[in-house]
Amino acid sequence: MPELPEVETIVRKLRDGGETPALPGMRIQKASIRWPKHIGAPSVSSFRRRIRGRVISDVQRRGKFLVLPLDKGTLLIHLRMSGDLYLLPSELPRGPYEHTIFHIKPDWQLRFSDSRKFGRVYLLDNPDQILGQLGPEPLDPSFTVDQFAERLAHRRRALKPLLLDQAFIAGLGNIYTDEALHLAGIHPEIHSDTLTRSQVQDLLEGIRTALNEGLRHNGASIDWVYRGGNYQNQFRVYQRTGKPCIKCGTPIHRITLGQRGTHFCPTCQPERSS
DNA sequence: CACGAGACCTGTTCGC
DNA sequence: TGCGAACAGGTCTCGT
Repeated sequence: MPELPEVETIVRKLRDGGETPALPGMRIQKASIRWPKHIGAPSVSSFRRRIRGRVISDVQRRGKFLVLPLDKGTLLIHLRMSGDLYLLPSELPRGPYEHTIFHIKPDWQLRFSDSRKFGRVYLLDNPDQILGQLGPEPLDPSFTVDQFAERLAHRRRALKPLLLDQAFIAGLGNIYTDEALHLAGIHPEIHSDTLTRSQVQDLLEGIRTALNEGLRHNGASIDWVYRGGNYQNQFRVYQRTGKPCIKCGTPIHRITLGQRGTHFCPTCQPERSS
């Protein structure tokens, strides 16, 4: 479930609280780790030792990473394909996929559920070591069309895989990339260095529209994994293979691009302009 | 540098 | 009904 809007939704819930207490200010007593590969760094034993007693000072997001600055060090959590992160009362039984659990204060637990076990947790003195490799935040107002055009022009790749590259731009995943390209009316195989200025502008607007729509609906919940958001009911192309394009009625196509299912409207997103 | 294939894992859905 | 194949929101590594 984790692209930018889903991660941001989780961040806001944990940071601000509501049904559960807000996370900032809470102290981690210890971590239970039943799937050691969840810990990307440092070693599991060192992680266990260093996480004890840390106070969470904030909950933030960078790209698809949850960023939890502590009184000493920073916790980074990446949900990858099937991860979810939530606060539950300690007395509730542990779910089958809650492989990593942070014991908080007296009776709360921050649980990292991850059926596919692709997720990763890092405890770092310098989080920039990882976050520094990420591209710009698409929703950051200081990221301009000019800058985007510049980055696109310096690459020579099909747009779809390029937009999925977190070092190129951070936070987009398979859903929002397909939705953004449809909003922009651009074919996913168009190469980044051939876009016109107006297409670059359309693309950035498409990206921002898709992400903001996702945020407004608290993210997308597909299949069995993530519950909460509603954006899946607004999809224009994603997982709508064969169904009519909501703009022109043409059946949506599905191809594989960069090993990812890619959905688009062959009419609204022509392979070559003119 | 770009690209494809294979890994990493588990669960659900599809096709015969 | 049963069983294997295909597919899934992500990313890394290796070979060409």
